[in-house]
Amino acid sequence: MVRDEIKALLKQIYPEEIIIIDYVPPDKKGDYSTNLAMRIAGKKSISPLRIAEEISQKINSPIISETIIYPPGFINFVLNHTYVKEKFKTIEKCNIGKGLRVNVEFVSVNPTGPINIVNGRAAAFGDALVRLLNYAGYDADAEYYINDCGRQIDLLAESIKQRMNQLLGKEFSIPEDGYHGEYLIPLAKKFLEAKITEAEVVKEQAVNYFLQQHQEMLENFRVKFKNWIRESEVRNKGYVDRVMKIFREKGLTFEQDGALYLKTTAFNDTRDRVIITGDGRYTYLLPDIAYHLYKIERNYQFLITILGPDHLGQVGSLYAGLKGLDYSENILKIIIVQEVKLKKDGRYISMSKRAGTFITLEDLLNEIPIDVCRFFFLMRSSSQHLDFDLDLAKNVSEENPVYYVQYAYARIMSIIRFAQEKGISMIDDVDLNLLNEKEEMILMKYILRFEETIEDAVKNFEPFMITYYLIGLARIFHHFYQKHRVVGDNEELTRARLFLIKRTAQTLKTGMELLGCSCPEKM
RNA sequence: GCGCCUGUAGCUCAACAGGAUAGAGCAACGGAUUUCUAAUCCGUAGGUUGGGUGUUCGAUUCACCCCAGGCGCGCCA
Repeated sequence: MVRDEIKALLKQIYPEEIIIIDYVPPDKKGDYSTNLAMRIAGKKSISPLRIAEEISQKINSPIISETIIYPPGFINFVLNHTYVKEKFKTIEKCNIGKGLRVNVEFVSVNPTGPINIVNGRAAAFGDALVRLLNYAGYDADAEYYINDCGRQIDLLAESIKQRMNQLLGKEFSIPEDGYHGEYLIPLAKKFLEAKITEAEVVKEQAVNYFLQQHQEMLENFRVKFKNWIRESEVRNKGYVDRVMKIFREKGLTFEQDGALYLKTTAFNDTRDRVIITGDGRYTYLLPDIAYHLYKIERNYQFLITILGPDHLGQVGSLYAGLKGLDYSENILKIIIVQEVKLKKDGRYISMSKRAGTFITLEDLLNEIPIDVCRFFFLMRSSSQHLDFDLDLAKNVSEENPVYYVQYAYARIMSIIRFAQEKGISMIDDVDLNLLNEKEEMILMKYILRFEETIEDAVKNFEPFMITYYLIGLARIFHHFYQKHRVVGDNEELTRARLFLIKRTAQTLKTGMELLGCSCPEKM
């Protein structure tokens, strides 16, 4: 990649220094720049401009045609056009993953109700992250965890039972911390018809019912999971007991008020946590820690766990638990995907699952196309609270950037069709030296940045960087299109430009695929 | 009360390990099409980056203190 080559160039001259390469703002001359001179100047208290002068004289490389010094000490590099064209002809892929096995767990909605919008955001985010990691050379698997044990499942079964009573015209009362949503009524009806009443069977069937619903929903949303892991599986394989034993032997547990605590404060948690309740059942924590151990023992070298904002309290204790098992906290990255505030008719809609007032992912997808939905979700950093304006998303055909990107692709496809109708053969062996217009150079150089953007997005765990890149690429293409005609009288030039826009289209499409968005051939 | 996230143009958001005159889209106003898709392009206007102090050659970015909003702080998950 271009950026790496420039970095290597400077590293050769200054092996001790950390080299930072940035892009040059559009109004300045140059393509890449470094602040190296200012960094050195800061240490030695010499004028940065003088050091910049010194550095720029030491640089002698065929890839750079000019270096320019800007006050207070930036050194900008102008890429050699011949070099850009050579690079452009071959596709160079970012491979920072080197086959590292990564487990990305996300969504993991409890099988007690529908998938809501925050889960939907996490789904789009996690899925894009997995695609991104695999593109960048990692061996990443998407994993979904099914909490099919524990108290919430008991509450679910009880809530369904009460709904069955209701349907039978009997008295009923749903437990206060049970599930009050009306979505349980059709399920209760189903059970009545099938004459299912036994609690264990209700539990099992209800879990399967929601699980299947989630699987279908996620598939519709183009989110793929490789692994579906049940909590019961983790328990049955003895992981929970094993972790328990380790913690006991290491003296990390203590009893208090009849409950068993884990000393997570020994590993920087804010307080110690209950792992076994007074009535002898596990809280979520121990199975969760055991589950993470189970991931590691399935030979994953790095774990990414994506959680919703309501699970913030778990972060510290989960890291603490892994440290308690003598794993470095570097093996796990917990990403909190922040909440989605849904706006309709200018007002925010509040969502509560227990109360049964929430908008599901399904509701959302009934209103807006998947492409728009995914792009919208992925346009923000995961740490940002997301404002989702339904009215805007619905009538956005003109103001939604996803169409802007898709339109650029469709436009290119149209040109290619036009060229084919004219009988112009598409070949890859073109003479790029014919491309010397400013807009052509900008386009080529921007496309070369794609792999660098991938690298940045992966390192930051932030697919949103891709969305901005794609909007930028679409813009640059539209500019080019406005100024220059692709299919013209000069056949050689036409071929060269066709090659250029074909690469543009490929890049757009690859990027959109990473986000799970489509690129229609026509619009 | 403690912890986490957030505060940038009228609105939604960028600014890539502290960098250059803080950028886009939408909304507003004015323009561009005899030729490959006008879902496009060009231009105008819009800012004390919530407020303050500090560190620095340089702060939207880092530290501290306020102000405002959201979320989390359970023997629920």
